[in-house]
Amino acid sequence: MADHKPIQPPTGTRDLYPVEAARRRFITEAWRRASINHGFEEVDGPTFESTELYTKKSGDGIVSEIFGVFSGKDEQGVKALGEKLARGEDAPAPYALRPEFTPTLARMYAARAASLPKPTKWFTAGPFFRAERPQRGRLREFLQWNCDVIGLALPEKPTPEDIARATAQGDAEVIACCVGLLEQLGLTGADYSIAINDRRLLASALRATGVSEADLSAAIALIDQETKLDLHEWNRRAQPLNLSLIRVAQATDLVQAALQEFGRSRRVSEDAAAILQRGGLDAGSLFYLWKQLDSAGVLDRCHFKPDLARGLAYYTGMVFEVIVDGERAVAGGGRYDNLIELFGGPSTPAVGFGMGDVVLSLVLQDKGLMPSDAELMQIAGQSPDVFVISNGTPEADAALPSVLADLRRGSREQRGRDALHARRTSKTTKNVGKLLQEAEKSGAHFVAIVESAGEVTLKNLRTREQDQSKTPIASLKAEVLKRLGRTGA
RNA sequence: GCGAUCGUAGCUCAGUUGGUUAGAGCACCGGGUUGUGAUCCCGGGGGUCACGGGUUCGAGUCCCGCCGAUCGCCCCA
Repeated sequence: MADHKPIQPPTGTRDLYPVEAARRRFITEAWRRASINHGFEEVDGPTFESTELYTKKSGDGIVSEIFGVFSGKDEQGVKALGEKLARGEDAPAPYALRPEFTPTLARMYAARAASLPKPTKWFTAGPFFRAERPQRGRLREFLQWNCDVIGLALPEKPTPEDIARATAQGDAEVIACCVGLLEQLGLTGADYSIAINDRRLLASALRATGVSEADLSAAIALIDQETKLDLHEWNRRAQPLNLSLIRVAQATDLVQAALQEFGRSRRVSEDAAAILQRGGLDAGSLFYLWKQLDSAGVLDRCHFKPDLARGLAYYTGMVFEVIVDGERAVAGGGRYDNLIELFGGPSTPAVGFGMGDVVLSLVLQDKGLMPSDAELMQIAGQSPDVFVISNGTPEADAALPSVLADLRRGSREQRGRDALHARRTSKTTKNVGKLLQEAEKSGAHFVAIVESAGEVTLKNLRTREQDQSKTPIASLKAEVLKRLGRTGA
């Protein structure tokens, strides 16, 4: 304490004390479970990569927020690297903390593409870094969960319909996985909705309403900014592109109506299909997707949002976002069919999404879905199985350490699954009431009161039932394992 | 990079128009009734009032700077 200035954690980072660490684990465990249940395999990569890996992709937004590994606490330094890179200057840092996973994923996939199954389904969850100004739902270090389906399972000579169906299936799989996570955490259709659009549809609607091929991407970017710019400024930019939201909306209204009809009746009338064809709209992929979402049982959580574009330039087809009232998007993703190739792999279609822990935590807290502290410690596996206390006699005091050691010991045959989480007090008091209180507070399932060199009394703290008879120390561990239901594991 | 609000104990906060050694509750630690958890009683550790200057006889309080936090803008992989 000689130093007057304590070293504070860097801006936008978090110190996680036990309950907070348990809260984070609750989320990462849910992510793992959801993605594993949906058939994704876990992968991971380095937390820093060659700066070049990110500059290659040319997305200005992300590059300007790259964290140089030596930026430290210096606010000017934090963004200096990203700004240099965005101006096209050389990177002063050869490595960058990863701001997203997709480039790593693409690199990893490309390196083994030939031997990987089609499709390959990978997920990852870990820390990512962006040199942003922290605010609600955004930090500089956060966890992100990514699920991606890379490649399509196709017959030897696929018809366009085969491709459309396989594509929609991949799209639906990632959305279903995302829904699976949300539902497992207790969120329902009353809490969130999945907004879906398709870049191909958007592009065809723009073409149909008079936007030239050259202006397409600018128009899509502008649509994404619709709610961010004031009307006047938006119109000023839209005019030269020949972009009219009203005309786009009129064009997509047909799709809207047809998808709604599908939602109600599970079929599309001939008329609707014909109208779409005549309108020159590329809406077919959405109908395949709707069908797949319906089969996956998640269609009622989804809605068509014709003006959803998402900021990223690299999306080529379906795009989606998980929307919760009053918060930023909980998750977002889409199809990026050109990206793997851009990173040096074979031409491979892919679709995926990312979900951050920061907004998700806020949503769970808002909705009262974050478990209590005690429950979190239990979920995180940090509640003791047994709390061992001495009855205060010298004989019991002497026996206690070996009782503890025995409970904690795990066997090779059981791969340690028979090891128990056993604790004792660090206090000096011999007051049994106080020690029981401490055991209770620790969340322990059982308490074992050492009575002598050979016997203990067992008490279940959850039911508050105490054994009438004593248990020999020699059979204590087996007895506890049995009562925990962990025999024969 | 820009704007707004805010920094008193681990947490939630009191602290009068500037006025003795800066307080409470909770939490934490110890003790009491000599083996069963609430409640209770007693005691304890903790804060150079974020940090640095300035004004003043005197600053937690007023002024400036700085750091940090929160919420927005920009941006969103």
